[in-house]
Amino acid sequence: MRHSKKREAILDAVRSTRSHPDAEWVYGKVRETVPGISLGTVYRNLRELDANGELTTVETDMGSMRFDADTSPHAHFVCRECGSVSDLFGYGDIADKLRHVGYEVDEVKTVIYGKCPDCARKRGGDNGLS
Amino acid sequence: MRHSKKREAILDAVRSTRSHPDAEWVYGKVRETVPGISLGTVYRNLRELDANGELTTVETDMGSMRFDADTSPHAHFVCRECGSVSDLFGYGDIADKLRHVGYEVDEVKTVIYGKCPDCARKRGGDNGLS
DNA sequence: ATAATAATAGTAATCATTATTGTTAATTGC
DNA sequence: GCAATTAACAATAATGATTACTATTATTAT
Repeated sequence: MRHSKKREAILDAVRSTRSHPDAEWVYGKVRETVPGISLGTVYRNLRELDANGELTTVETDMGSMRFDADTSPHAHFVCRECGSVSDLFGYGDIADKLRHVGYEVDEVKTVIYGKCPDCARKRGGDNGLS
Repeated sequence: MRHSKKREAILDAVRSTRSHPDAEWVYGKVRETVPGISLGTVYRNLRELDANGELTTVETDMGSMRFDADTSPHAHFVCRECGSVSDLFGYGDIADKLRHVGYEVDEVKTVIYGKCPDCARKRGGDNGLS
């Protein structure tokens, strides 16, 4: 990965907020300083920055992918009313803790990524839908 | 929600497997018994069954949405090699447990849904990206 | 500086999912 | 039971987010 001013601006944009923005927001933010940047460039660099561990993604069932420059392990709270995504550190029986401070907790969804024992041994394989 | 044979067949299809299928898989499965069903019907009913709590969705960064007829609280393991999604019950420092039984754990992503304190009070609002 | 190639803008294409529309079928009231 | 009502449906178009393509530009190594 060679150096690029635009990629730097994109990472800076994600780092500038704790709102867990989507690609469109980042696009708008970066255009403030780099007016001519294209949306494709934003998407491509967000993908590459994620692949290089410079940022992380948050998948929700609320529409588009959100990005987070804080790569330390933590949970995210998604408000189904306003769509905001916020950080949750130190979770362990988190639902009750949240309720004590005014949240309404509907669902806790944990997704773990890695390789299943089968794939940890061999290469290739199907898509798990056989 | 009125009764419908097709919706029943769709829910049966999701219940018939623990593979956490996507909409396309469910479509193929249901066509075995209901050849004329349309893909839109599958999508609409999966959405409605989710809204009615008859099933739950699993969002990953691996492409399409997956469905799970088991609505009890549990985590999901996504294999980034083969795309399989599997259930993980009784997680509490789950990463280490998984490693002991042959998994490679890359990431644990927890997403919690509900209403933030602001929205738990008022109605409406923005999308959290202002 | 020049050659090699990653990065980019602009745009087209893709993929999953949702909306629309005319029709069919399940429920409701008589 | 039978018409009236309206959810559910098939077929298809549309959407929205994201990715791919192509010609051009910028970065880096020699």
